[in-house]
Amino acid sequence: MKTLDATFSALADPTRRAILARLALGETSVMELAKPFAMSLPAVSKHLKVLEHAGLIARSREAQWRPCRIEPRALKQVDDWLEHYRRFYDESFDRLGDYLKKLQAKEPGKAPKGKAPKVVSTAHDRKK
Amino acid sequence: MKTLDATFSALADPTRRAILARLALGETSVMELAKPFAMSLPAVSKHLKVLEHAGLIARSREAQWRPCRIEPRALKQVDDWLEHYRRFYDESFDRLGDYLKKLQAKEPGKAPKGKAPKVVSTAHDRKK
DNA sequence: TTGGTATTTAACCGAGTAGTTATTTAACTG
DNA sequence: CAGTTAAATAACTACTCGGTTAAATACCAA
Repeated sequence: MKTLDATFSALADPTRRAILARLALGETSVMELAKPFAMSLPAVSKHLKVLEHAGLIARSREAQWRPCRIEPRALKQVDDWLEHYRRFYDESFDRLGDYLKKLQAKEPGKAPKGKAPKVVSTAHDRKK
Repeated sequence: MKTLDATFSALADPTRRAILARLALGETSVMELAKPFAMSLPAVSKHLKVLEHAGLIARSREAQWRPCRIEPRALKQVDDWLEHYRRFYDESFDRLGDYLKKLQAKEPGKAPKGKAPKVVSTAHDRKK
């Protein structure tokens, strides 16, 4: 997918991730975003353009300011991509104990007694 | 963090993501990994080096083959980073209905009756 | 040792990236 | 209007990246 290229590429730069971290606290202007960095304003402006192009932020207009805010779409896409690999690092995957606990939690009184079938994935549990 | 730079940068290339997708099916050789791509073997070898440097894969030795496999560490780091932004795109955040459902699921019979306090984050629920 | 297979390294090229300074656009303000 | 502030664009430079081909390395097998 084309957008994933742009998104991962945008996230590869520490300045841009720092900008996102700041925006997680709330919408703000370019000046404000630039303050923590030892670089020119045009440089920050470029970073913002990269983030915007990747769908990670959106910009509006307010007098001479261009407040930026986080745009969730691209982040969601990254999370969806990660979904396919979660079983490799998430401890709650492929472990019978956790699986049974989850079953019990969701359907009290329905926990299986015998041997459970091999659990391939339980990732979708997260979403609701 | 230095490693996040390398990891996001590595993931920004579609060839490298395709390689990871193949490795999700199981350990395999460089030849095998290179087959689907219309590029030279050295090019694939370079991609593998990038993935290895980013901590996304690990390589072993078996006769003249160098089988590659997924290394979960870096993927986990990406997931941990995403954690801070999940509330922006995950529907199960900041919504009373889902929160109550979760509470009910985890502690049957303990669901609150009155107005619930503002839910700031429920992300940690995922991990167990 | 000679040869075959798998993989990496070296040297190079064209395109893209992250930064700079200087200039320009856009909007408010007196 | 002129002046000020916020931000984007232009033009440039140094460096990185993804690919190439040709050569080198590592291991097995006869």
